[in-house]
Amino acid sequence: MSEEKSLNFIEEIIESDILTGKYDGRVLTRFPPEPNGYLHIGHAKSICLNFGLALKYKGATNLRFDDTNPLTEDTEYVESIKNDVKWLGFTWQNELYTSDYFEQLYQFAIDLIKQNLAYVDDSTADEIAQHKGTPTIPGRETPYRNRSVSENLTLFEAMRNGKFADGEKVLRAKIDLQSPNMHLRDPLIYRIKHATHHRTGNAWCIYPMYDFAHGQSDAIEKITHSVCTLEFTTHRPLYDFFIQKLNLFPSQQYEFARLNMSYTVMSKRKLMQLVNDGLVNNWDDPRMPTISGLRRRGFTPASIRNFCERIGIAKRENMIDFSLLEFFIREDLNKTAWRRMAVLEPLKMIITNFEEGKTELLESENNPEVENGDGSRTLPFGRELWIERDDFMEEPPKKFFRLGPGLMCRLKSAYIVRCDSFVKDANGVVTEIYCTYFPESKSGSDTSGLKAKGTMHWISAQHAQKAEIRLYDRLFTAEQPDASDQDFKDFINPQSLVVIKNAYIEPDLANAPAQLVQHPDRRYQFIRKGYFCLDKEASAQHLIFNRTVTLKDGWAG
RNA sequence: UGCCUGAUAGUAUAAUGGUAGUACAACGGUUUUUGGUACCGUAUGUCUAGGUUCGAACCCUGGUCGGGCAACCA
Repeated sequence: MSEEKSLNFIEEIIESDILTGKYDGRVLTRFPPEPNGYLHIGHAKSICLNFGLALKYKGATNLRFDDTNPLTEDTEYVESIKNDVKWLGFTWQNELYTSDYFEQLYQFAIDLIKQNLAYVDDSTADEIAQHKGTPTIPGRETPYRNRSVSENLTLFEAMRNGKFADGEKVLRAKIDLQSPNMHLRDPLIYRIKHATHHRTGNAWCIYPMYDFAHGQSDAIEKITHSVCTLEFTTHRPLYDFFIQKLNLFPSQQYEFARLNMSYTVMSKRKLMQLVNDGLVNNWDDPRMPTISGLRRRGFTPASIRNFCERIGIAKRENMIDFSLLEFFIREDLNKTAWRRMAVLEPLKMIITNFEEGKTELLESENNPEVENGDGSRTLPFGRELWIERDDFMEEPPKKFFRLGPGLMCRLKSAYIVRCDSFVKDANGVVTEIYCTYFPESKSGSDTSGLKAKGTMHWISAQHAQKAEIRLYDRLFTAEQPDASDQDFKDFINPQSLVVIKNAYIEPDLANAPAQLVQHPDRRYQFIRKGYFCLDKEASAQHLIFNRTVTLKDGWAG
């Protein structure tokens, strides 16, 4: 019952605001993605923060699509984003679009012009950049800075009415070309783009810049706490300027450090390159750090939420170990996944003292972590089994707990066996091993007095089903693939996807597609091999399982 | 040479003037019909130099180092 709560710095601010009655104690946040790509785990951090804050302080969160650039945005992305947010378990109060505010933003611009705080500039992009100076060199005025209010009004209206070509003119805020903050050196606020917008179609040919839309959108919605990442810190004075000059609701922005994770990249631009260059199969390739990729890989919403909770919120640059995400998915799946057996690299075992043609049916629990095992399934056992090739060693080292000549091992939920001999082919590859089983060592009623150090998984050769198994691993071999001058794509892990076409799985797994219909969250632990889920491409005729994550391996041999 | 911002174990994150704690990772052990799980234990940390104070991770000053800022992107 300890009420020990440690707050992150944004929660501290909110609690203080609630205490002092700022915004009447109201908390309204927003999640503002641009629909120009798929959401990734970094966005999940922001989603969990924004929606989590609202949940914690009995407020609400708007989902607002920041769609001010018609060239890059698409409804495909809108749909995927909504799907991902829902899947993570969050509900927004309003689904909104910055494009809903285009008319209002246009009027804001006119307001600014009338206050002599904005002007139409005919300079080229190059000229404007030239005149802007550098962080250490002050900017200079362009020849158009002192146009009259009425001329600016006329020109801006002409811009809207399509009288000019792309790039011919822009609208700029008139602030301070000498400012040490580059964003205050007369930033562009409207540009001409004769382009079709995913929502407004051809209604507009001028579009507001992000910096002229974001702060005002927050204000229009009366967002109380506008949370974003660190790189926007220097934009804040600009947003505050517009809010003040336009006399809008004073939304306040707070910045936190974005998520970085080892062995992956976290920018939409780079992720898009991977997709476009065919280095992964799509945005939802299970190797991608996208929400849709993680979902297809088998991650659960809870595991991602717990991860986001644990990494915390702060302002310092960070690099989270990929292993932390793995920890949370293992923690979740350990409690829920059904145990099954699958042999990835098969080796034939023949139990010489087991009656030929006989099938014995054994019981095995679905999940030992759950009381009463979460039910059980039946396992057929016979004279010929498939075992994992690396569970046998011709010359095993001292601490090898599995099979080798003369060694004993338990077959999970079955019997203890002893390896008596083995045969090799012409290339020296072991093709079969011969074992003796001990009938009195049957699982659950063992009276043999024998003890086996290890336990192996196995599958009756006669009853084995086939499946394709896709083994996924980290996408990059470098901890920070985008940290050096070298192309990040050079660091792609060639082993990030290993496909096993003909793995053997236990017969019950043939029901996996049907089970998934009844239990959409069904996951499997292939004993000793890791956590797996049925891939979306799988069918009853062609089973495909994706490896979400391996089991932790304390042996590391 | 400007402005903004930050610095606590390997990685993150607490401690808000009073015993530097937690998680992951690492290592060791116990249990185990998964070399999984569970449980127990070990090691590793306040960037630096001063100052204020009975007492500083915390407050002040200087330094060092990191990140960001000059797209008609968001």
